[in-house]
Amino acid sequence: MIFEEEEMDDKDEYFRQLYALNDSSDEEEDTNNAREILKQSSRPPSSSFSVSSHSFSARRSQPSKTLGNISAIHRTTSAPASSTSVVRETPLLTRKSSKLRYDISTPEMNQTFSASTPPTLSSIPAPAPQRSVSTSELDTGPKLNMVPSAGINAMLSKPDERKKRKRKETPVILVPERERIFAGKTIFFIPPNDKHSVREARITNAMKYGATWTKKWTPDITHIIVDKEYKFEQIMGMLKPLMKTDSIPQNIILVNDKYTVDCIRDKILVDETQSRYIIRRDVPVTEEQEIRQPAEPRKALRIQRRKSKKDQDTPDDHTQRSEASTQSQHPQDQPDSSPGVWLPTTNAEPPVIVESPRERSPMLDVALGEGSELDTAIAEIMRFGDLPLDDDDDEEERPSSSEGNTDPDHDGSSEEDLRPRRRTKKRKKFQKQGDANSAAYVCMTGGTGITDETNPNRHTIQILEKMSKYYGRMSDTWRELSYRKACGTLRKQGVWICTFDQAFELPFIGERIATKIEEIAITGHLRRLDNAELEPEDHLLKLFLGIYNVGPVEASKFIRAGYKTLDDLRTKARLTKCQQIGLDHYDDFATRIPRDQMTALGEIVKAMAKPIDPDVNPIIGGSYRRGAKDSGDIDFIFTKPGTTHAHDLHYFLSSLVSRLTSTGFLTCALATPSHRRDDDSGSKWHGACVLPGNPIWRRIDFLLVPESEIGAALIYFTGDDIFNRSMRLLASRKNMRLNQRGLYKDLMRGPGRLKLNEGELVEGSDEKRIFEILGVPWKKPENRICH
DNA sequence: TTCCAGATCCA
DNA sequence: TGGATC
DNA sequence: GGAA
Ligand SMILES: O=c1ccn([C@H]2C[C@H](O)[C@@H](COP(=O)(O)OP(=O)(O)OP(=O)(O)O)O2)c(=O)[nH]1
Ligand SMILES: [Mg+2]
Repeated sequence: MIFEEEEMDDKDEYFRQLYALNDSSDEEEDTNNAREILKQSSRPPSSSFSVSSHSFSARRSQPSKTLGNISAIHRTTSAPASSTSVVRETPLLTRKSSKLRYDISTPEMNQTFSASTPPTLSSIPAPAPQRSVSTSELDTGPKLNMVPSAGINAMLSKPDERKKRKRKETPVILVPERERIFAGKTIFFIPPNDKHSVREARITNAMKYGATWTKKWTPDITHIIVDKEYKFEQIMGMLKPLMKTDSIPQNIILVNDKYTVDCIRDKILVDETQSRYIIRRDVPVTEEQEIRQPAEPRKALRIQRRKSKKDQDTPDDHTQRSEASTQSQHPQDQPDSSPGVWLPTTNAEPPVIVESPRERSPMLDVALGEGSELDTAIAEIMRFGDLPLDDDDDEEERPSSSEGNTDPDHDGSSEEDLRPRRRTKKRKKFQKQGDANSAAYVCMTGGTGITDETNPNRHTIQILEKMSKYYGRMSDTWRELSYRKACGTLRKQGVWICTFDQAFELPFIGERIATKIEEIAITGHLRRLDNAELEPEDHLLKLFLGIYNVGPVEASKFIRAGYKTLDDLRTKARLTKCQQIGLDHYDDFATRIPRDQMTALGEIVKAMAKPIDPDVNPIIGGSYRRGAKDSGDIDFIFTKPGTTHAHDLHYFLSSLVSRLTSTGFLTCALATPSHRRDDDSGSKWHGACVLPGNPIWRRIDFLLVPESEIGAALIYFTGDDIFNRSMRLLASRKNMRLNQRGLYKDLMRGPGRLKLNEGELVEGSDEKRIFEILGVPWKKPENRICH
């Protein structure tokens, strides 16, 4: 136990250092999916790049998102997200600390579209104070052997007569008591003076809302608010002498200046763990930087590696370029530009050693290959040393890994450390696979809806979910899927997964995600995500993707068109009918439906259905059937004994819809059954409805199901989607096919597993029998929550 | 290395 | 046919 | 990104 803690401390320290010097170097790779799509894109490159044409075994197309050009999204236009009318609330946060002493506060997921304060002026205090003597306490701190300019003394403004007077003239007037969100909070501002007019406003504002402002380092400090131009390293350099410890006590909230702005705007203490409040760590290349170290070897290495990889990627890049150029003749869309956004950061980022330089040096030595006297602790650190790098080198795809990359020994050795573990695991997961199936199918083990608060992995899950959604936004289908699956297995765990090995053993968690889980456990957040969500266009993507019927492709078009707000779309963009409705009810559709309202909606529909045809049986499916506390929409199945075709229920549907519409319950139709000749498939109705007395529009789905297909339909409409896909994949492994109408056998698949044969229907009407035939133990709907 | 569920509806 | 959605 |  003790040992564990020590180890954790090491890792903690390791991560701190890593953060300090590695920081934002994360680069984003082109998305997997995008590449796959591009590769298989049959469209010949418009601009003669013969390279890209070489043999790609024609793949079955995927949820194909032929995203125009990813690089366009990545390219930073540095257009600040302007304020929008949409502001999602940031809920009150509850802060708890784990036994690990790391903050694992777990705020609700939320998006915040906000106008960031645009104080353009930034005054970094002048290096030389007129008077070095200042407050006793500050003075007594251990001297930093850093350039004095970084010292806090330099910042303490000598009270200026005029200013003093001025401040007196404007005494702080407190807001009404119950609005004092900062009541009881003691805030230490950096720089610790109010010389700057913007900061002064910020400070007085905070005080209006109940804050206590301290210029000295006192034990009762609850918040440190840092001007945005200060980097983490600088701050640590300033604070260490004051704190007399190497790290900031975890009960102190360290955030940038956006924090107070948002708090005051939202009249609430916002979740301080959001990435927008994190103090940036890349160190600007300014003169005042101290002891420049020789280029940190690992870093240099990474850059090299990256370059080599990029070279290898060229085919892809070409493809991408040509793809891009087909869309728009912008020559500046060189594929290089996207990595280029990142590389300079890495390059420019000086390998500053902020935390006490003395302690750092051994590590440097080691990194340099000079076996200095390393104690085991450092050795331990080194063991993990390359992991995260390995982690963010990512850059999936094929070519690099295989052959002897130019990568020097360093990298090789580090991977050496990793490999044994991986082998172990692979064997493990492998070995069971003997005949049929393993834990590889979530449908076998089922999922749990430990709808936490109590789940020990709550925080980790939240972050991984964000990762998944981020990749979703990037149209990286498969990573999105992987992270979702990982969340599913994590959710089932009864214990706090905090180490690599622990995580690595679990299904759907591999090397990369295990590493990230450990990072989250230790540091409380993920650099990858912090950086990713910082991309300016990510906010816009998030915003536009929130519109019903707007997906990644449309959203990027909007962005490329230069739209910044929903109002831009309203006035300028060309939208489909559904999108228009989605836009008009952006907030409505984003609002979840509490279970009791679901029930109420259900009653209304059932009551209306009965007089039309008492034999029709309405069933609420979707997340409601899985027992969810709230749902994103309401899903109905209508079935009737004796029916064999969805068509048999059309009369019912049209009657139902027209009646519900005339009562005002249904407010619009978004998609209606298409009775395509010959095929009687047309079976679903999508629209919106309202609960009487409640203005919020709700999404509503109807599915017409003949009795003969009710089993399969129930499985389908009960979900969740991950569960469904798992079942279907399992079926396909058994040469069967599962869809919303039934389970089919003797399916033949051709090259690329193309469906040659419809297969023979085995079962469609009995939900449980379908499970049986597939060899899946029955799962109650509540246990089909796998995401 | 290859695959990752399978289908409906609309423009 | 591609895009979005279930 | 994970499994086979
Ligand atoms: O990609 C998908 C999406 C959904 N479904 C099935 C499972 C799901 O349960 C059902 C209803 O879809 P919906 O989008 O309503 O999901 P939900 O499970 O009901 O969740 P929510 O609470 O968001 O409505 O359709 C799939 O098979 N594949
Ligand atoms: Mg639903």
